[in-house]
Amino acid sequence: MAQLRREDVLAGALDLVDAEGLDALTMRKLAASLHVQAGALYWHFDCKRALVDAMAERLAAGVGGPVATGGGTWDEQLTELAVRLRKALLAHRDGARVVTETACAAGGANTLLVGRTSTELLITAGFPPEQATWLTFALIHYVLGQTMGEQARAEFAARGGPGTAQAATASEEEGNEAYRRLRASAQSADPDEQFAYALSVFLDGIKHRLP
Amino acid sequence: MAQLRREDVLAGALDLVDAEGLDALTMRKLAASLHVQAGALYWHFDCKRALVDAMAERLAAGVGGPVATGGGTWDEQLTELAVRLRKALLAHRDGARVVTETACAAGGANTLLVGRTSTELLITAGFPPEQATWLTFALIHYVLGQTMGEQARAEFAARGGPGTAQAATASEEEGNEAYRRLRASAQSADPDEQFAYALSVFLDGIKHRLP
DNA sequence: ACCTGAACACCGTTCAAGT
DNA sequence: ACCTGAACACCGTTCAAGT
Repeated sequence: MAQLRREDVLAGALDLVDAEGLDALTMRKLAASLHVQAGALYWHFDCKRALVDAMAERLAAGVGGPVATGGGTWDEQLTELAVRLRKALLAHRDGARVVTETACAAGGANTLLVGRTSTELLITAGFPPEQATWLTFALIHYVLGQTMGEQARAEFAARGGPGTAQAATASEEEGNEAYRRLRASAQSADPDEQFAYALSVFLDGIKHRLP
Repeated sequence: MAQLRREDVLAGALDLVDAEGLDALTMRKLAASLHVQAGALYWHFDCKRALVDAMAERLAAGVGGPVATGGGTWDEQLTELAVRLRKALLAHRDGARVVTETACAAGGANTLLVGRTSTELLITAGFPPEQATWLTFALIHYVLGQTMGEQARAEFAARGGPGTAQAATASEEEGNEAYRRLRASAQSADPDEQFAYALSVFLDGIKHRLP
């Protein structure tokens, strides 16, 4: 076995998360999968957090790149950007959680680039810089939240989590049960369709607000 | 010291999170703060996850309640609902994380009620049930994401996290640095204003999509 | 019914010492 | 430069035994 490169650690971490989920990502398990002792990983990464940050950067690679392939309008390009981000998050198990944990506070070059590209599109469209960044944040947070919820449901289904707190009073529970069914049926629909719909609604709002 | 009630454990957990953040919430620390052994907590809660679920339920209490206080229009009521949710999340440190970890997959009676109320408002407004639930999800995910980002930044500032992955090439870093400044200045503005703006834009989109 | 004491099977991280 | 071995200071969870 050749010497371990930082690159190999990153790839091993992604593989482990894909195979067992983010909660199973452990420095010790990762080390074992790379046939190395746990301490060895700290030569390549300062701490676990730095490793997860690097994973987020890897996931976001390319997403913020140029969008003007077909010379579409700015709102088509913004839609394309959101769809690319979502696709990137879905490419790996728990991908949205990986990016959210890191991007909300710090954010590396690739995750920053996504926000930057969106903001530039909105400024070009005519928004003041401040509003452009606000709408960018809203858009990215929506994509992250929606996709995280989707993946969380997948994890929940895969494992079968513990019960849901406790029961409420009978009357409340009755109405909520009806809503639960409605929600479940709505979610059995194509998640991509759901995402595309809400995204287009938000973009409609942005278009109508254009100064 | 009287006997420990489930209620006391919940209150102690909320206090601990407020004082030290969600990452510091540990069954052992919580037990110590209640002057009890760690194992004792498992009499009141099946596992840590169940405790956090109960915390989320507590945070969401009342948010989904009736909104028609002033007889406003449906979109005013929906705005009020979103504002109430946000306020509830901000009432406790890491509140958005607490609710997100639990609500994305399972969801207790109170968290369900928020979605139910929103969906009913949109159905009353004229949306088909399926679209009403989709827009509800989008709205809630936006509120959760935006607030979580805000609180994550607060945590980051309070502690000073580890560095941001690694440097990119000089040209990339230059443009991103400019964006980073823009973003920072936009975020130094009032978060409530930022939230209200993006929320009204999304609601504009919803109004224009009304069948 | 409610809690203690003590254990089990893990964690992330550090660091001398090896090669 | 890169890794091992072994430790340190923690975790969540379980469970006999006490009261």
